[in-house]
This record gives sequence, structure tokens and C-alpha cells, in this order.
Amino acid sequence: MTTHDAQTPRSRTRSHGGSSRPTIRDIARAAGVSVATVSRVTHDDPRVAGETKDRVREAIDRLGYTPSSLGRALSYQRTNTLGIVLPGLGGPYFAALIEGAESVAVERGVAINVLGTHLRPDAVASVRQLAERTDGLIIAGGTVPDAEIARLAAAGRVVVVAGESDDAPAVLTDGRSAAAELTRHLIEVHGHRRLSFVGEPAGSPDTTLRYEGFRDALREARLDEAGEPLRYGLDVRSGALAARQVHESALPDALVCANDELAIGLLATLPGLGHRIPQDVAITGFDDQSLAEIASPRLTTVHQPVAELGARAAAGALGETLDPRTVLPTRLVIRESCGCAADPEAITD
Amino acid sequence: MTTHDAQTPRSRTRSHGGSSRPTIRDIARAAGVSVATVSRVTHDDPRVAGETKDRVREAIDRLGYTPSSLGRALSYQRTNTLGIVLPGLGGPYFAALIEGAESVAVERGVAINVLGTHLRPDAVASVRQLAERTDGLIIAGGTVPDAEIARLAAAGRVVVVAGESDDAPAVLTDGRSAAAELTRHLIEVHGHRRLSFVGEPAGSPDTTLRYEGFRDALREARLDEAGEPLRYGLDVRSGALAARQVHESALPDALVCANDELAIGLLATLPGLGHRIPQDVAITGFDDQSLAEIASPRLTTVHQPVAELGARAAAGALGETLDPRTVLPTRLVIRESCGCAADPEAITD
DNA sequence: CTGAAAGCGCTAACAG
DNA sequence: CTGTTAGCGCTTTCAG
Repeated sequence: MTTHDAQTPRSRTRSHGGSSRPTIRDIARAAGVSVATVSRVTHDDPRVAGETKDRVREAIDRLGYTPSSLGRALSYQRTNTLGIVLPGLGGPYFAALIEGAESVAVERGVAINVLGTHLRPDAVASVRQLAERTDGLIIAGGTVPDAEIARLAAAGRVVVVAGESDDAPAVLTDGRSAAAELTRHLIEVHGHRRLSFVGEPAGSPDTTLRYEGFRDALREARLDEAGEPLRYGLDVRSGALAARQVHESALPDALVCANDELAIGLLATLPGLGHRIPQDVAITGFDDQSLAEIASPRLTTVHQPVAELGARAAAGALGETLDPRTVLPTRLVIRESCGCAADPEAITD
Repeated sequence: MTTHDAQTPRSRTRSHGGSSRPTIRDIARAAGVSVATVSRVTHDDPRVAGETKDRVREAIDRLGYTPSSLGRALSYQRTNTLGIVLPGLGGPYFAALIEGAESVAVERGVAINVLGTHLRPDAVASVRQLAERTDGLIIAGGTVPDAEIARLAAAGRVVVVAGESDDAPAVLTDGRSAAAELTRHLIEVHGHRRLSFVGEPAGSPDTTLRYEGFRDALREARLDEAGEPLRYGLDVRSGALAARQVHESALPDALVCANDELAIGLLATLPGLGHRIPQDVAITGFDDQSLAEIASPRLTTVHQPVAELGARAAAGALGETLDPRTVLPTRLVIRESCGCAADPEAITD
């Protein structure tokens, strides 16, 4: 009954009655203590006495109070939240990345906040917003202009994942070497000579690297690309589209796809168009998602530790010091879509 | 120069020097105006004069100031953020749901905040946290206990998507009828008698409904289920597992799968085990993701307006009034995995 | 062991 | 047209 009816300049009707959540002040009043005491109780501060503590606890339970994380954030200058910026949420790749980050976030008690830019032009604004609401930021390569990354990195903790940056530590894989190794397999083991790349390098650093690796291998073997890359998106549907294009022009010996989903699209569509895989054309993927193993023929691809990428990045974004460039190992996974014989152990019949 | 050096009780070293972001006060000082004026400028308040405005603008640009959304949120009592609670982020279904919600969020200028509960036991705490940081909440059916939904709904705007609730408006499809219709097709058109359901009803309201619809149709036709449901998860990999189980026991006439991914897993694995689809066994999916059309044979399934579900839910969570129960229409999509002949128009050769 | 009060960044009513 | 100031919900120093 200290501060009561005498309406204050901007008397906010709310102190009593609204269905709004109770504040620390409501609890203090109900328990007959000061807000400081309530705050202490919510923090298990040992300095608050048994009887008082019980009274406060009771009031908290009765009114259903939970401290506002907004208020806390403002006071702490820390939000206990990790932000992740991705091009989109579709597909298993990003899901895995998020899960990796989540695993470390959970054990540190921080919430996660994902933003899909979808190549929207106003994405930068959203990213800035996100940056403010988080203690750290994971940014997927290609989603945010370099200048903006520099700006964000200057203001807070940011780490780039699956990409490079001069301004922030990056965690990535060596997609270029991996793609080269994969392509070499196609050339050296299977003797393919006419190879095409499927994927759109522009805008995706990952795809660019893979395309470069592909070309590295061709160059080593003194081979020419069988035409321009087939510029398609990274999803299954695009793969199906690519299949039609391939079908309508000359079929190369092998198609090196920018990721598994694209490869699956080809894999599923080409047979219906009369082309056998791998006899008529070999196909490879990249990432080693679960689809790769399910497909038939099973997909030869490159395994990437995607969840691990996410986890490392999260740790970094949350304060662990990171090398400017952490590169995680990939592994070539040979299955049958390249023309290799089925691993006898795979036929578990 | 009003409030100056006289160190305040708790002189926070920061006002000058830290690499921290500038605050509204820094701008005010730099431009020689009051914070109110700065605030007005950031709001394009017409009341601020040309010359002053320019000075403030200049300071803002020079120091790289952006208003803290945390501070704003606290003052506005509104965060301009929409929360979405899902079981997980994997799979095209949730990606589509999010995109639907995103589309309406974007046009209203609100940020989106996704939380994957992953069936974690402490998920409730995360959800509460999220609730505080958002103006509205979209909750996927089965992710949060009913009691908690009631609690959240009492405190703020929440809408349940792909599920039901007594305490919050729901937007959903009639999965039960759709599943029944699909199953009837299998029975009446193809004459199948021994049908099994693939999916785990427990924990997923969606799956439960589909299973019930499946049984409704069997009952109408006076048929018995060909054994218990095959309890598997909703992803492709689980489908592959289910395929082995089916293979090792007796093959039914048809397998009605809880979603497309599961069906694709079966579809891709069964042929390798020596079973032709649809000759030896018919398979159907649910959702009509892009994979359904790519698969071979193409998947007979039920189309759901997933993005639309997300969009409606978002509108509701953002303040639009919603019926207690909005049910969106589904559509049976007949392709070849059920045994129907290929639509001639599909062979675009 | 507890309370008063300043301050986190911002907005808006009110006064000038 | 501009400044002062209380207040949003919370934490924490400093007194008592």
C-alpha cells in the first residue's frame, strides 16, 4: 500500500486486473517483501531466510510468476540465445546443422533462434534484428554480404559456417578437395571422360567450391567439361528438372551433383526417361544424407560431418575460442550410383 | 552537460570506450539533443525539424546506431516476434509450415522464432521462454501437453496447428476422413483385402487421425487389419527399416503409410528385396511433398495445404480472429504407387 | 538478512 | 519543435 491510487503522470492501468503476467513487483507486494528479495529467491540466493523464502515461493506459485527474460536480458546485457542464419530451412542439410548447434546450446542452457533469409532482399535488416536479440550468431556462408558480416563481427560474436570470412572465424569442410577426389574416382576408376556438373555455383559458396574441385580433377586429367554446369537449385525437384534437360541433350558419362537431393532427383527421374544408372550415366551426390543410402542404386557421395559443423560453430558463437579457420574432414563414400559393384555386406538378405 | 562526471553509485564503465553498441543516449549526446528527439527521428516523427533531424541522422550513421529491439520490446510491451513450436525441424513438412507462417510474418514486419522440442523432457521450459519473447505462438499438435497449452493460451495469443485444443483455436485438416478416403480407394478400386498401416500413432495426433481413418475404412468394408500397425518414425530411414520388417513377415496387399517420407523409404527399399510396387504390394503416402511426384512409381497420397496451414496459424497468432477450429481441405492424389495406370499426360516424352 | 534505488535501452506523456 | 521524466521488468550495489 505504498504506491497506490494517486494516479501517476502516466497511470498505466494494469497494476491490478489485467490478464497480463504478474511482475516481480506483484510478487513482492503479495509476499510483503521487496523486489530485491523476490529476485534473490528466483536466483536461489542463499542470503534469503527460510521463512521469508517460503512466503515468496508461495506467492510465486500462487500467482504463476516467471521472471521476464526480456527484463533479465536488458539487465544482464545478455540474452542467453544463439542465432542461426541460414538460406532456408528446407532439406536435411540444414536440419542437421541446426541439430548439431542445438545439442551444444541445450547443454549450456541457451535458446536457439533460426532465421531463414530465403534470399530476401531485406534479409539484412532481419539479421541485424536477430543479432540484437542474441549473444552469438552462426551465419551460413552465402546468406549475408561480407560487409555485413564484418559489421556484425565487430559488434558481437559471430562465426561463419560452411563458408569463409576474413572477419569472423569459420568452420567448414574442404569441399573443393572432396569434390576433386570424387571426380577423380569417376575418371580413374570408371574411365569416364565426359563429365558434367549439376548445380548453380553463383550465390552458394559451397556449390562453388564443389564445382572448382570438379574442375580441378578434370584439369589434372586433361579433360574438358562436357558443357556448362547445369544450373539448378539444390532440391529434389530441381534434380527432376535437370533430368529432363539432360535427357533432351546428349547424355554425358557422369553427372557430378552439387548435393544429394539434386542427385536423388536425377536418380529417380532418369530411369523413367529410359536411361539406366549407372550403366548409361553415373551419378554422384554430396553430403551423404540418409536419402543417399536409401536410393537405388545407392548414391556414391561425400560424407560431411554436418551436425559437427553446427556444434563447433555453436560452441564458437557461444564464447569458445575458435581458430580463424576450422576445417572438418570429409570422407568419400563409394556406393553403386557411380558404377561400383554393390558391397556384398549391403545385401543383407 | 546536465548529468555528468559526478560518478553515480554504480558507475558502469561503458558510457565511453567499450566496443559495445551505441545507445540512444550516445546519439543524443553526439548530436547535442535529447534522447526523445533521437527516438522521434528513428520513428520518422514529423515533429522534428529539418536541421535537427539531419544532425541526428548524421550521428546515427556515424556511430552506426540501431535501436535495441530489447529496449523497445520492454517499452512497447510487444516484441514483434512470432514463435513456432515444432517437434523437429527435419523434413519438408515442417519446412513448408514455417514458410507459410513466414510469408505472413514478413508482410507484417514480424520476426519468426522456431523451436524444435525434439521430444526433450525439458521442452516446456523452452516453450515458456519462447512465449515470453514473442507476441504470439504457433504450437504444432503433440509437442506440448494440453495443460501447458491452456496456461500459455491464458497468458497470450496461441494457436494450435495440425492438432486440436480446447483452449486455443486450431487450424488443421481432416486427416481422418482423408485417410479413410485413401484407404477406400485401395479397397474399392483395387480390391485389396489385406492392408497394413505404417506409422506410430502414439505421440503424434496427425498419425493417430490417419490411423483412425484407415480403420474406419476397413470397418466399413468389414475387413480386418492385416496385423498391428508397423510402428516406425516419420522419416525416410524408418521407411527403409519398415521395409525389412515387411519383407521378413508376410506381405500384405497394401501399405498405408503415415506420411510421404515413410512411404518413400518403403518404395525405395522394397524393390531391392524382390517386391515389385504396385504389383506385389501397393503403397500410399500422406502430405504430397515434392518427393511424392519424383518417386518411381510416383506416390499416391493425400495433398495437404501445409503452407496454408502455417499462414492461417500465423495470422491467428498475430491477432486475426480465428474460429476455434479451422479445417482446411485435403485432396486425394492418385498416382501409380497404388496400382492405378499412369496418367498419360504424365509421360511428357 | 532485507530494502531502497539506480540503471539496462527505449518510448511517450507532459511541459515548455 | 524540443526536453524532462516516469516507467517497461529485472538485477545488484550499498545501507541498514
